[in-house]
Amino acid sequence: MVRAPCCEKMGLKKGPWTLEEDHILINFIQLYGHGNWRALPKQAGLLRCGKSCRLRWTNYLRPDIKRGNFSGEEEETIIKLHEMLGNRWSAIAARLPGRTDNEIKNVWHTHLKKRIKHKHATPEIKRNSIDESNHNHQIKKEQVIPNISTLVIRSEIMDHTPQECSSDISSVTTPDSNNNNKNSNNVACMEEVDLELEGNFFPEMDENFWSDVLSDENSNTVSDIKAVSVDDQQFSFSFSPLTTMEQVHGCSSDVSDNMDFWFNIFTATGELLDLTDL
DNA sequence: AAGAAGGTCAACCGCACCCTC
DNA sequence: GGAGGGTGCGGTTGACCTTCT
Repeated sequence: MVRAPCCEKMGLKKGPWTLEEDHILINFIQLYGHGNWRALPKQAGLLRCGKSCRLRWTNYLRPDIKRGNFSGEEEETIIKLHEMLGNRWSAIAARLPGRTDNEIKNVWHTHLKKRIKHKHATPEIKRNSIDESNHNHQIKKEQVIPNISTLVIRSEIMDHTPQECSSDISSVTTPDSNNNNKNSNNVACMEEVDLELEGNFFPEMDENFWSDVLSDENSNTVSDIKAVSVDDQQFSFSFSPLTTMEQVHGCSSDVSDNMDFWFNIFTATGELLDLTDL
């Protein structure tokens, strides 16, 4: 079935909103709320479709909208969040109070994308050179994870031996490696992985944050978060299903992807990690 | 001064997801 | 289980503005 376009109905106005229409919409929502967008324009006496009303309200008329130019801090936040979340504008907007997904999307396409492109073309950025070379498999724990004291990966079933999984990440230890070896010949059968980090560097994150970041379908990092817990000293999560060990931490055999994974995690702490200083 | 080119941003479109019946 | 409605999301458009030539 193909649904008819919502504005196909004759007589519905399109295009820029007038001041009068804005006032009608604001007054109506202040009085009655916006329980049903589809019914709202008729009830309010607007010749607009519900979608148009919702967009106008959420993007411009809401009282908590912050107008004006983006600050440098906001722009940096967008860049970092975009690196983590991709084009998930609504998720990015959720972390920028007063800004809308549409506004952020526009800023990205008109300013930030170009800035990033220009920045990445600059040779002195170490992260880029690492990503591009993809040969440095000797990244040290202190370089990628400055404050981490212990990183433990436990896996119940895996399709690689723990030695294989950790061999390219010098910071990973696998205390249960003996137990895991029993399934080392079982291809693509990993059911669950627990990843536990110890350290005092997750001060501002909650469960929702990790769900958003780690369940990103486009990241190829992890999928289907099963459990997340965060406290002052420790962060842990588990997820499944996974077909290969590589997906656990963004290609254990690929240093550049590991960099991306850790970069994503540490840029989320509120104290944005500048990899150029590593 | 005028036209072209590029930039900006509000708004629309279509798809996907969720919920209800 | 699936049809249909409501809503949210991301991509795209196009009108307007600014800068360039």
